[in-house]
Amino acid sequence: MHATTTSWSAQALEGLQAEGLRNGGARRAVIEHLGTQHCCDSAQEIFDGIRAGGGRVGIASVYRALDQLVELRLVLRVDVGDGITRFEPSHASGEHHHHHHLVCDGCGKVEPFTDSGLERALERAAHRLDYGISAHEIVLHGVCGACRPTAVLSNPSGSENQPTADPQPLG
Amino acid sequence: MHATTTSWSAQALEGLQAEGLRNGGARRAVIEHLGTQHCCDSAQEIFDGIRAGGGRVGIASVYRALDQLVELRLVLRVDVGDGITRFEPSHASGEHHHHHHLVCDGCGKVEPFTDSGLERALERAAHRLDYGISAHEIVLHGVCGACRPTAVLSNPSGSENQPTADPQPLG
DNA sequence: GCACTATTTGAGAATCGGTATCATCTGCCG
DNA sequence: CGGCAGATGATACCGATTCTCAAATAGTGC
Repeated sequence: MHATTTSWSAQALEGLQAEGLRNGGARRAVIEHLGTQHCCDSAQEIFDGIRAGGGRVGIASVYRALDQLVELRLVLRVDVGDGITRFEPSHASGEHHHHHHLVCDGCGKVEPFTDSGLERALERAAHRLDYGISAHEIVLHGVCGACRPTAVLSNPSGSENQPTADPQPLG
Repeated sequence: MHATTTSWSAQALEGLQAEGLRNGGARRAVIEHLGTQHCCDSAQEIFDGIRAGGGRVGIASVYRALDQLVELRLVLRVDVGDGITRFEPSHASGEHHHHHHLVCDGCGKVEPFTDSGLERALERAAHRLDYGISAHEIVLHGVCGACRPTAVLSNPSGSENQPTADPQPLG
């Protein structure tokens, strides 16, 4: 069921070839790294990951490759508001991998989640606006299970804090 | 009339006093500036705005004030993914000023929008997740009316990713 | 009103993510 | 194999944000 990662890398490499781009080492390394990711990664993380695996790439090449991949819609740019841009494979041919992000304000962890109702509402909203909507991004901020117990309890209006200690797998 | 802006500033100043913070000029200037805003402003814009009005503040004080206001939930941090953090008054006592953002990928303009259906879906989603959701942010990317006609039509391979292919002139 | 002290402030240095530059290297074509 | 356009990596650079620290100031007690 999960041969999808391999398939994304292959698809991405194909996409690059279709663009007449050469098969250089840095770009390939970036794609290979992204292919193993479940959610999103910062450029620095990708850079470190490649280096850790023995690859010898420059940070500039990582950014370049990511830019191109975003341009070709093979990669999605994700910004959760911590000042670091993240990237994740965009399984472009279908929407079945589409998801949004949950950010823990305690530890900064980013997790994916999906919600079809939200997706529908989003599409309806996009229709309603006279704007050529091409992309959307939803970021929920909260406190993850691990950070909950020790989290600051400053919740004056106090209506939304579900004390559930078990971490939700969320796909 | 629109006494709401005044009220936010007053509320913010009150909140600071309640925290035992002093009433310094820089912080007050930031609050006063924010009180006149409709949508979100970058720290630099706030800084420039204050200076343009004759205020003599340091950029560091602007950032400091914003941090504190965010901490006290009097100001919302908004990040639309262009690498610049924006801030806007958080009319905390009610949700009636709550809105999200529309970003033009052509010119970078940021506009607010609201959608109650979206809001409902969001709330339902928040309930579904075992996460202490405390905030959410939705950013729609698109092309504004002004940028539409001259927009680049670079969609080389697959053009099946457009939910709405028909260009809608912005009203 | 005045002195006192902790907070606040502003200028500039430092940091950090991201971009631009440029000489070198390398797929890929013939 | 030779050549060249595209690709790469080190590094300089830039702009946003944070840090540092001495000077200014708000609030307090007298």
